[in-house]
Parts: sequence; structure tokens; C-alpha cells
Amino acid sequence: MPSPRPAKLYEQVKAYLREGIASGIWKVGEKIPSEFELMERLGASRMTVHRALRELSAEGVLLRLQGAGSFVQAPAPRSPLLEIHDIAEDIARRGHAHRAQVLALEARPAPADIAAEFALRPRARLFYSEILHFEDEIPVQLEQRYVSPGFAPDYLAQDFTRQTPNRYLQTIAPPSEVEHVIHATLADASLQALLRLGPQDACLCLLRRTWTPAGPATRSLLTHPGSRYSLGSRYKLADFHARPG
Amino acid sequence: MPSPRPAKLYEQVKAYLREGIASGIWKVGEKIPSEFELMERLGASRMTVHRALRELSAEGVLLRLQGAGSFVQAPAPRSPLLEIHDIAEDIARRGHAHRAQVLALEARPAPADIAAEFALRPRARLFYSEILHFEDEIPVQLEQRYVSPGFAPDYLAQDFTRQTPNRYLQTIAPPSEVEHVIHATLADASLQALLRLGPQDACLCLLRRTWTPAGPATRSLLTHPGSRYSLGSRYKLADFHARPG
DNA sequence: ACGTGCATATTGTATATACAACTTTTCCCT
DNA sequence: AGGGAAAAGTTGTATATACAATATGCACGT
Repeated sequence: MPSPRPAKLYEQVKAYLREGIASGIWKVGEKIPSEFELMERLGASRMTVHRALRELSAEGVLLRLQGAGSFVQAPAPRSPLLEIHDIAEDIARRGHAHRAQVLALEARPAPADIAAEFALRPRARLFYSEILHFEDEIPVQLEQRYVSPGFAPDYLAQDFTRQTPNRYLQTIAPPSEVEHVIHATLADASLQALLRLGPQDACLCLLRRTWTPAGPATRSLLTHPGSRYSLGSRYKLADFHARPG
Repeated sequence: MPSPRPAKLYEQVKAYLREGIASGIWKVGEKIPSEFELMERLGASRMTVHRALRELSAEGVLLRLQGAGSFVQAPAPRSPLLEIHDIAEDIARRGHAHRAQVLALEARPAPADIAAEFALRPRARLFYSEILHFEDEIPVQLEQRYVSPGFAPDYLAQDFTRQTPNRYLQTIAPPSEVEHVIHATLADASLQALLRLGPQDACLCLLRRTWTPAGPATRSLLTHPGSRYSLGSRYKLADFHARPG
């Protein structure tokens, strides 16, 4: 049994501050102890405390003002990266447990409008999967997905409780084009039951369609409980560093 | 005439390396000079060089392997989920008529949570505008926006029936960073009246925050009738993800 | 020929010190 | 009381040093 190697000191300082903020000792907008105070309290050097505070500042947890002090920042909303990661990774990144329940996995005749999207004749068969995703046993997404059989011939043989369709399809071939459309609706009866919503709860619906050079690949409708989930992204626009000498 | 103040040394080291990578002196996957080598070449201490390299590593520019060296990373592909689009342009693109009704335009004390987002003291004043946007005389967006006075000092003097705040702010300075968060709610009484919604209608809310290098610039909450409006984007994924062997 | 082990190179962490830059508070003079 | 200067407090940057952790290559012995 290995003795627990002491974690990096600056990580300990960061953890100490994170916990204090999470537990409400220091609230948003309030000032946390100074570097000197933390230095004496935690028994680390000022440079170590300084590094911890600088990293927390870079992460958006703290706002540091030279000459004034360090203040707790409003938590940045968690931003699941819409275009790349799948929900299992998002949940894992938040440190929660993900579970997938496969409600349907079959080839079914496509509705006329969807068949048209895939450039197929009406009633042509498409692969269809319906999966309910849980975050710590709370339902957070209903995933209804049509997949072109020509794109993923082995789709129906997968175990999607172990690997999300998103991730499996990435291994087949990454899409060359992606479309996102987001809208909001009120939950109908079946959605209320699946997502454990009340009759007055709104849903956030994300329609994601992907294409490969060969044609339409997938069409997935991701429905989230509007009150418990949000979608977001944050990115830098200008990475140019044109500095005149 | 003030002599140009020398930039921070670790920033100079970072710039030196960025330029070398950009100009092709060091290519993706190649090893850059060691901390010791850079230390002698640039005349900075090892700790200063070390800080520059550590930050470049955190930014994804370099990959550092203890005992081996520092290697140039492949640039991360950036594909914005939602480009900054202007609702007046969207409506015009659909061939419809846009009209804006200014419901409020004033300096007001910011609520505590919003003041914290802007790194201001509670009760500090922010510019605030509330504008209702119509598409062919049907309300499609309620825009509630806080603007940092330091970022746009003349904000309150604008006529936002002629030019949307979004467009005006773009002329001031484009943001360096953008965050989008989307969620869905049920319309409350005031929203029902403004957007002409029924008590059972869902709303699609887009919170958009922007930053400049100087700090937080704007915070706008855009509320759409979920039944009449959707957000979307479609883009090509030009870059494929190449991993170093 | 082959692997073992050691020396070396490189990055990671921690500390002490010094001074600079900036903010807030205190206090003194008018 | 008011204004302003001084002092104190806090964060930012830069350096020197020491040791730890990890990877690589070389020399040596079998």
C-alpha cells in the first residue's frame, strides 16, 4: 500500500482556496486573505502562494488587483464545447458520473421529411438510436439520432452504454461539415416522463446534422431540460500578436 | 516624449518563441532550445524563461516533457459555434423588415452579481439598454444589455432605432473574447406581454458576454420566443486533427 | 551483441530576496 | 473640516539557488 505522496504544494493552496470558495467562506466579490496571510496560514512561501493565486486568476476563479487584493470572481458558466466533445466527456469533466440508457437501436423507415434530408426516397430505412443520458442519475439529455447506413454500416452492433454514438461515429470518420440549430419548446407528455420534468418546464433542443464529402451522415436531436442544463462556448477571437518592434 | 517602457521580460520571451514558431524556425513537433539555452541567448534568468515556457504550455503552444524538452504543438483548430451576428442583418437577409423599440437607455447601478462580472464594486454604474426587436412587426427578440462605460463612453448618446447596439459596439472595438450560454425557460408575465406569448410558451435565452484585453466589455441577454425563433450555425471543418506520433 | 547502470541533460517544484507598481489608509498641516 | 503627503498594505516581476523527477545517451561488463 503506497503511502500517499504529498501533492504539489501549489496545488494544495489552490485546493484550499477552491474549497473555501465552494463552502461559502469567501463569497463572490469578497476579498480573500492576502499572499502574506496565506503564506503564514498554510506554511508555504510567498512565491508558491503567488503561483497558486496567479493560476486561479488565469482560470477565472479570482480577480487580482495590484495594490488592492484578490477577489472571488463569479463562476464562469460551464461550457460544454458543442462542436467537439460528447456529453459523456462533458459530464466526466465536471467530475460527475455518466450513464446511458439505450431506449431504441434499430433500422426504421425514415419519416418523409428526414428521408428528404438524407436524399433518400420516402420510407427508405435509416439507422435510428434513442438514448437517455444521466448525470449522477439525473436525466440531462435525450438523444434521438438518425444515421446513414452507408456511412456507418456497423452502427446497430455497437454497445452505446459503453461508448456514445458521438464518439463511435468520430472513429468512423470525422464530418466535413456540421450544422447546429437550437430552439426551445415546452416538454410534451413523453418528454416530461423521460426527463422528469413538470408540465411547465421548458426544453432546450439542439439539432445537429453532419455531412461527409460523400453526403449526409447523421442527424441528431438532443433535448435537454432547460432548467437544469445550458449550452455554451467561450473562445478567443484574436490570437494575433502583431507587435511592432 | 516618454521612452517606450520595456515590456515584461517573460512576455518578451513568449513573443520571441511565438515569432520563431510563426516564422518557421521551429516547426510542429520539433524541439525548441532548452531553458538553459534560452536563458543565455536572451539574457533572462531560468525562472523567467521557465515561466514563459510554462504559460505557452498552458496555452497549448508547446508540449513540455520533463527530462526530454519542449516541443511545438499543432495549433488547436478553432471553429466558433456562433459567430457574432446582428439581428437586423439576419432579418434583412430573410427579406423581412426590422424595427427596434428602445425601452430603456440609461446608466443604472448594477446588481451585485453583474457588478462582480464586470469586476466593479457593488452599486457601481453601468450603461444599460433594453431594446425590443420586431421582424415584420412581430416581436422576435428582447435585448437586455449592460455595457462597461469605460469601453463605450458615448453609448447613451446613440440612436439604437437606427443602428443596433451590436453593430455600434463593433465599430468601437471588436472583442477579443466571447462567451455564449444558451438556456430555455418559460416566459414570465412581463415577457409574455412584450413578446406576445401565451402562458405555455417557452423562451430561448442567449447570454452573450464579451471581453477586450482591457477587461469585460458587454453582457447581453437576448430572449427569443422559442416557438418563433431558433439559433443556428453551419460551418465546414477544414482542419483535421493530426496527432504527433 | 546486448543489456545494465551511470552520467548528463532537461524540466518541475519550492524557497528567499529584492524591488517595482499600485491601492488604501493614516495622519498631519492648513 | 479638507486636502494632501506620507505610510502601510498588496500584488507584479525578476533573480539566484537547491533539489526532485524524468528522459536520453554512453560506457562498460558479461
